[in-house]
Parts: sequence; structure tokens; C-alpha cells
Amino acid sequence: MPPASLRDTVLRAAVDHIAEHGPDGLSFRQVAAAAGVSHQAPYHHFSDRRGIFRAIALEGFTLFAAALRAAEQRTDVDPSTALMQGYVDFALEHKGHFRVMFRFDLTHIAEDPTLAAVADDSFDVLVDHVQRELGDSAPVDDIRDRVVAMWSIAHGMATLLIDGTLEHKVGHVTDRQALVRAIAAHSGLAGPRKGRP
Amino acid sequence: MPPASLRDTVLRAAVDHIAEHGPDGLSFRQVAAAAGVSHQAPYHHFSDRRGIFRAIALEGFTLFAAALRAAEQRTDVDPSTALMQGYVDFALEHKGHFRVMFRFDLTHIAEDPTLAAVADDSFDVLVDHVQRELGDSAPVDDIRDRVVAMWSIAHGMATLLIDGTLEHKVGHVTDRQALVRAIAAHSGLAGPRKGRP
DNA sequence: TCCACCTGCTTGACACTGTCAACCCCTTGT
DNA sequence: ACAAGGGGTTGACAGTGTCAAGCAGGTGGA
Repeated sequence: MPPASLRDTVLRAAVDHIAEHGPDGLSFRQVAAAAGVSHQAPYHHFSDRRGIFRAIALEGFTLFAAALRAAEQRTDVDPSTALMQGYVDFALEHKGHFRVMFRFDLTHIAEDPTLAAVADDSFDVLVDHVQRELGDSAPVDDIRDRVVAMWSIAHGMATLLIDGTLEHKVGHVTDRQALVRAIAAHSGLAGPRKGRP
Repeated sequence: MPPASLRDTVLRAAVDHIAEHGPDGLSFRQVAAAAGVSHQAPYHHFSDRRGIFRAIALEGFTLFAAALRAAEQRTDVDPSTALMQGYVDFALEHKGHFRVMFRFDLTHIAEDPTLAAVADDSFDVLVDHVQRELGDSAPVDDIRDRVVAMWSIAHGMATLLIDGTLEHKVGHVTDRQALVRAIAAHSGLAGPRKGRP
């Protein structure tokens, strides 16, 4: 196999660092030094600092969409639960990517059509799922509510678990899968919703 | 009334800036210059850069706890819904504070007992509420699940709405209150849960 | 009255960051 | 043979947070 390109080396090192220390303190001069190259070498592969974060987010959203689609295909649990489990699992297993993907101040995603498209593709997995689940005749409001509900639960849990925000309050979560399953069941999001109560 | 102290001036300017541009690009040298003082003056009131963020988070969590308690007292809607509405409303109305409160990399909250205590006080509003709602005999797991579910929904919605993440996918949310109410109702979190399905 | 002390602030220096610009080697295509 | 350009280097620059010293003004005690 070919030697890892400097581009890959920088990306890997950055993702690893971000997973542990977050994206903000990250110094690309240090990354360059660790890779044994000059401080300017990384910027030969990325337009600027923002470009590196965009590359990480791009990689992240690509993996993310694939992970969500794979989760949806599972047969051992209902698809909505599987989707939320997939979401949370991805966040925890790809901290480095996840911590950048939703930091739009880092990527300025609106100015990068390619990145925006890949991110959209991820969102579509969930939207399409809900649309299929509720059927074509479902009111737009109901679809919107369900999308926002599922995304909020998954996204909220992911960020809370990543940072350990509730850990000292609620104990360490040993079984993510079970927790998501329980919440999905309790909150009526497992399986299609029958109608307003 | 006494002239605003430099401490207050710096804090206000920082919160305002963060509400619009986020906490990361913030330069306290610029803030100092805008206030007409030397670049070192702000640091006479805060130990260092982190100290300013801690002060903002402290103020934020204090306001937050009060807002949650006030929301809980409402009588025009069930308390769980009111709590989540209060959470989301606070985030949207105090962007500047909210954006710092949950950025532990900025505050290193674990090293600041005072800040940690105030944050804990906010969490307790929700935990106490759930405990009261489910009754003393409720299994710990059920309490945990409901706390995490409510917090996740509220926290997830808050962050998604603040950043406008889903806006182009799902349309602009014109009536937050109604959206939260709908989600709470659909998800079975409005009112006490009756037991596992 | 004088002096020590403290608070709020200034000034100057430091190391570190991302970015711009110029240059240099080495491969490639024509 | 030679121009082009990708990949890398070096040097400089402005901007940042932080450390250290110093300075004006007020306060309290002897």
C-alpha cells in the first residue's frame, strides 16, 4: 500500500485530536510539526484552516449517511429506533468527525455547496424514512413534527452523551442501545404514529 | 445609577458578540479597544480568558434555572410541556449565554465548583420534576429514561433551532411554542407516563 | 501628616497562531 | 530540451492571550 499522503496524515491527526480535545484549541502548526513537515505544508492540501474542517465534515457526513442507511436496514428492531440508535452510535464512535460536522461556524457550510449537499443527503435519510412511515397522505405538519422530534432526541442524546453532561446526575450510561430503545418506546416514536392523541 | 463598571461592559459586549458570531472568534483585545481601555484592563476583572466565559456561563445558568422554575409554574399547559418550552425559549432568547453554558471546553466547568453548583441547580429542576411526576415508587431506570428523553428533546431542539440546522429541510419554525407542544404531545411526554408499553 | 497598601488600569514584552509571498526541488508532458 | 506545476521550504507579518512591571489615586492606620 502506498505511504499515507500528508493530506491523510493531517486529517487523521486532526480528527484524533478533536475527538479528545475538541476542535478549538487545535493548532495545525503543531500537527505539521508532529508529522515532521514545515508549518506551511498542510496548507498545500487545503485552502486554509477552514478547508481542513470542511474536509473533516465532508468525510464525516459521508460516513454518517452510510451509517444511517445501514441502521435503517436492520431487522432486529423497528426502523425508527434503529435510526436513532444509529445516529447516537455514530456520534459516539466518530467523536472527532461529529464535533466538527455541526459546528457551522467552523465550516461555513452555506458557502460550500459540496459539503452542504452531503449534509443534506444525511438529513434526507431521516426525512424520507418519516415520509415512508407516515404515508403519502400525512399532513406536512405531522411529518415535520416527527422529523424534528426524532432528530432532536437523537441529536440531543448524542451531544449530551459525548460531553457527559448528565453523567453525574443520572449515572454513567452503560448500554446506549438499550437507553435509546427505551426512550423510543416510552416516547411513542417506535413504529408509526397512529394519530394525534 | 452608577456608570456601568468595566466588568459589566465587557460581559455585555461579549454576550452580544457571542449571540451573533459564536464564542470562538471572540477577541477580548477588540472588546477592550471598543470599550476604550487597554488590552489588559478586562483581565483585571477576570483571571483569564476562561474566567470571562465562566462568568457568562454562571450568569446564564442562574437565569436558566429561574426560567425553568417559572415555566414549571405555568397553569395554561401541562408542566412537562411547559418545562421543555421554557428550555427552548431560554436558549433562543439568550443565545449568547446558551452558546457558552454547554461548551465545557470553554469553561472547564469541572474545575469551577461554583459554576458546577449553579449548573447542577438547573438540572435539578428537571430531575425533581420527573421524580414528582412519576412518584416515589417509580423505578430508577424509568426516571432516568424520562429525564434523558425530555432533556434530549429540549436540548436537541434548542441547538437545532439556534443554528438553523433543519431550517432549509423542514421550513422556518414560526411558532416554537406550538412545535414543542405538538412534539410533547406526540411523543407521550405531556403528562405522567403510565408505564412501559 | 506621612506612609504603606490596595484597586483599577497602562505599557511593554513574549510566544504562539494562521496567512501571505517568494523560492526551490523534482517529476511530468510535449 | 524545456516549460509547467505539484509538493515542500523559509521568512515575514499582524493578531491573539498571557506574564511582568509600573503608575495614579484613594483609604486606613500610626
